[in-house]
Amino acid sequence: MTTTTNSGRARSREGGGRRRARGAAAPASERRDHLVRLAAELFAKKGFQATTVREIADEAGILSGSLYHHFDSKESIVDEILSNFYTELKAANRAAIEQGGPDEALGALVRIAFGTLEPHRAAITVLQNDWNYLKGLDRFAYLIKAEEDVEEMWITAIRSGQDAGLFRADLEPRLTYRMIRDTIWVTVRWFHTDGFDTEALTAHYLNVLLDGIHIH
Amino acid sequence: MTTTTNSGRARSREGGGRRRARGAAAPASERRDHLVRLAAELFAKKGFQATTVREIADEAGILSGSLYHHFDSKESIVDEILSNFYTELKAANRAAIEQGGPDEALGALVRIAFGTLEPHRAAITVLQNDWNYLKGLDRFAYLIKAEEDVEEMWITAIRSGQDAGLFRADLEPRLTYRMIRDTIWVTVRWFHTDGFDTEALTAHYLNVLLDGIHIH
Amino acid sequence: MTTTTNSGRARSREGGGRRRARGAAAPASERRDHLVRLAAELFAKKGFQATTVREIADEAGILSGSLYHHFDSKESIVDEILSNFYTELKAANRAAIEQGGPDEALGALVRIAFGTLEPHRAAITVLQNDWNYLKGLDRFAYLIKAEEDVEEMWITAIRSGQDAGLFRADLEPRLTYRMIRDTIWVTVRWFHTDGFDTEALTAHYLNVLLDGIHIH
Amino acid sequence: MTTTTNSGRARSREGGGRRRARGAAAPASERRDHLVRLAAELFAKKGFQATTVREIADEAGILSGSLYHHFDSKESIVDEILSNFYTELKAANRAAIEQGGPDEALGALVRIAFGTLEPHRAAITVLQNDWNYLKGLDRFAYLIKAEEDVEEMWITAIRSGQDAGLFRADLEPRLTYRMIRDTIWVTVRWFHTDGFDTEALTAHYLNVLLDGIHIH
DNA sequence: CATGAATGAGTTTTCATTCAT
DNA sequence: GATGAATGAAAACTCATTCAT
Repeated sequence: MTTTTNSGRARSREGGGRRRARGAAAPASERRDHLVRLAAELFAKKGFQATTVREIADEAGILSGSLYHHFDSKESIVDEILSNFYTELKAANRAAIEQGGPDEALGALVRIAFGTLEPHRAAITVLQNDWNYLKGLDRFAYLIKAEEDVEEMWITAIRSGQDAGLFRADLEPRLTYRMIRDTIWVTVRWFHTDGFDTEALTAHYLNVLLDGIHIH
Repeated sequence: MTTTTNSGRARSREGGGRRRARGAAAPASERRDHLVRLAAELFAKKGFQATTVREIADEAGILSGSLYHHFDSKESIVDEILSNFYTELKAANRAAIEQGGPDEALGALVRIAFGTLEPHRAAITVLQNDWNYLKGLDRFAYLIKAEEDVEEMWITAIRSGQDAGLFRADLEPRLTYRMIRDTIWVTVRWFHTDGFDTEALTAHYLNVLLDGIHIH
Repeated sequence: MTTTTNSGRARSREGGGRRRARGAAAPASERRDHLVRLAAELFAKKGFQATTVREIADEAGILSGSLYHHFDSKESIVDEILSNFYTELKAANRAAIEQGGPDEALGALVRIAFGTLEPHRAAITVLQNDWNYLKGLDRFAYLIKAEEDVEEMWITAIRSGQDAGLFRADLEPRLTYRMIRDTIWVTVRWFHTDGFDTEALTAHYLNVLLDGIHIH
Repeated sequence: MTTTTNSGRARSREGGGRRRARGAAAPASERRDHLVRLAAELFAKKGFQATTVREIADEAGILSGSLYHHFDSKESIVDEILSNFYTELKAANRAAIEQGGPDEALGALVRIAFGTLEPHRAAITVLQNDWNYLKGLDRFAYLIKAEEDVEEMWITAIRSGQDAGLFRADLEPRLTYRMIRDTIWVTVRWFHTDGFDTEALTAHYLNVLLDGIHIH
C-alpha cells in the first residue's frame, strides 16, 4: 500500500535494460531536486504536455539532453512531483485524523488541504490540468490508488461526525468530500495570483462550508 | 457584447490564406456539427493537445486531411465548442437574473450552471483541463471577456442578496462566485461517470452551499 | 499458428490510441511496398540499427517524417520484411515436403532455402546480422515461433530419410538441420558479391552435404 | 604479418588527443582485462552497437565516464577482443598445418575452429553479428587482412588434399573453406545454449563434412 | 581511479497542415 | 468532399565522450 515513486522503472527497450532497478525511489541528489523544482514551476505554468524538456533544460542552464543524466524521461520528472505530493499528503492526513473529535478532524483535513496549496502548488495544478492526460499512462495508475486512500480518510472523518450527531445526516460522504476537495484545490488556479492569502482563504471556506451562505 | 465565434480568423500564416475571411460565422452544416461533436468527445476524454486531428478524422471515418474541408484548423474546432457554450450560458444567465429576488436569482444561476454540465460536458471539461494552454493563444482572448461578463452577473446577484440582508455580509462576492462556480464545474470530472444524477447533485450542492454542513 | 505481420500494433501511448487496429496486416500500397524494398536494401547493407530513418527517406526522396505516414516505426518496416520472408518460406516448405520420398523432400527443402537467398537476401541478411538485437524486442517474439515451425518440417523430413534407411541413422536431426540451414544462409554474406551463381552454389552444397568431401 | 592490436590508434578526433600514442600495445592490467571480459559478454549478448558504455560500466559497478580511464573508446574495447582472437587463431592454425598429411591438417583446422568457439565465443559472435558494421570503420581494416591470412592457410591445406588425391577434385577450395568456416562458427549462436558439447559437435560436423549425409 | 555533471550531435518520432488528383 | 502523399518544424530521447573535482 506504500505509494512508492515510480521513477526509474518502465524502460522502453524491453530487452536487457536494468538501470536503477534496485531500491525504488530515484537516487536523490541536490542537483536533481533542483531540476525537479524548476520543472514543477514550468509544468504548473504551462502544463505538462506544453512544457518541453528544452524549456526545462534552458531554465537550468543546461542542454536538453543533459536532463537525461538525471531522469529517465519527462514523465519520470512529473512522477516525482506527484508522488512526493501524495506521500506527504497521506502522511499529514493520517496524523490529523488520529486526534480530536470529528469537528477537529474535519477542520484539520481542510487545513491540511489548504496547507498543501502553496508548497505543492505545482503538483496540484498539474493534477488539475493534466491528470486527464496522465491518467491514461500506465505509469501513473498508482496515483489513482493514492487518491482513493485519501478519499477513505475523509469519508471516515465525515461519517464519524454524522454518527456523533454533529454533521447533517443527509450528506453523502463521498460527494461531500469531493465537493470540498475540489473546491479547495481548484483555487490553486487563482488564489495565488490574485493576492488572497492562505489564512483568509481557509477561514472563508471553512466558514461557508460549515455554516452556509444563508444567515441563520 | 455579442460573442461571435472566432472560427476562421487569426490564421497563423497570415500571408496568402483567404479562406472564409471577415468574421462571418462558420458555415454550419450537419456534417460539420457532427464532426464538432465527435471532436468534443475526444477533447473531453483525452484533452485538446493530446487529441490528434487524425483521431478525430478516424472517429469520423475519414482521413485527417479531409477535416480541413470543414475547419480551418484544430483550434477552430475547439473554438466552436467553447464559444457555443459561452453564448448559451450568458443568454441563460441574463434571463435568470432578471426575475425574482436574490435568493431565486442565485438559485437560478446555480441551477443553470449545473444544467450546463451535461449538454456542455465537453466544453466545461476542456475549460477545466486545457484552459491553461488555450488562454495563451490570441484567438481565445475573447473567452476571457466572456468569463468576466458571467462573473459580473453573479457578483451582482450576490451583492443584491447581501444588500437585502439575506446573505451574510462577510462574504467576498468574487471569491464566493469562484468558489461556487469551480465547485460545480469541477464535478464534470466525475459526476457523470460515477452514477450521480444532475437533480440530486444540484439539490445536494445547493443545500450545503446555502445552509452549511453544520446542524443549526 | 498464422504468422501474421505485426505491423501496426503495439503503439506506445497506451492510453486511447486505436489507429489501424482492425484487420491485422498493414494497408498494402504500391508506395509502401516500394519503401519497404528501399529500406530492406539499406538494412541489408548497413544493418538495422546502423540504418537511420533519414537514410531510408533520403533514398526515397522524401523527408524522414514522411515515412511515418506509411509506417508506425522503423521496427514495423523490418517487421514487414521479416514476416514476409517467413510467410513465404513456410508456404513453400509445406508444399515441398508433401511430395516424393525423403531424398526428394530434403533436396526440395535445400533448394527452397537456396532459392530464398536472392529474393529475400535482405531478410536473411538482417536475420543473420541483427537477429541478436531484434530478438530482444517483444514485437519479434513471433519470429521465434515461425522458425520453430520451419525447423519441425526439416526434422520430419530428415527422420523420414533415416527411417527409410536412406540417411545415416547417427545424424542428430535438429543439429543436422541447423548445420544445413546456417551453412546455406550464411552464404548470403558473400555468394552474391563474389560472383557465384545460385545454381552452381546449390549444386556444390548439395554435393558436399550429401556425399561428403572424401572420395568414396 | 604481426597482427598488432589496434587499441589506441586512429582516434576519431585526431586533433588534440595524444593519449598512449605510437601503436604501443595497450597497457594490460587485471582490472582492464576484467572490463574487457565483461564488455565481451555484453557485446555477444546484445550486439556491439546495442550495448552502451553505461551498461558495461554498470556491469563493472562503476560509472560510464570511468571506463575512459582504461580505454580510449568503446571501439578500442571490441578491438582488443577481436585482435586477441585472430592472434590466437592464426598462431594455432600455423602450428597445425605444419604437421601430418592433408587429412590431419584439415582435421586439425576444423578442430581448432571448433576449439575457439568456447574461449572466443564473444569474439566470434561479434564477428558474426556486428562485422557488417565494424568493417566500415577504418580502424578494423586490419581484420580483413587477418581473415585473408587464415583463408590462405585453409586453401593451402585443401589443395594439398586434392593434389594428393584424397579430396574430391571438383571442390572449389575457397568456397569449401567458407562453407566449412561459416558452418562451424555460425553454431556459436546455439551450440552453447542448447546443451550440445563441443566434442560431440565437432565429431558430428567432421563426420558429415567428410563423409556426407548419404549412406555409402 | 573514480565521480558527477555536462556536451553535442545525432536519433526516432509526432503531428498540424497543405495540396494535387 | 475526399484521398493519399507529403512537408516542416519541433518534439523526446540516446549516448559516446569529456573533464573538473
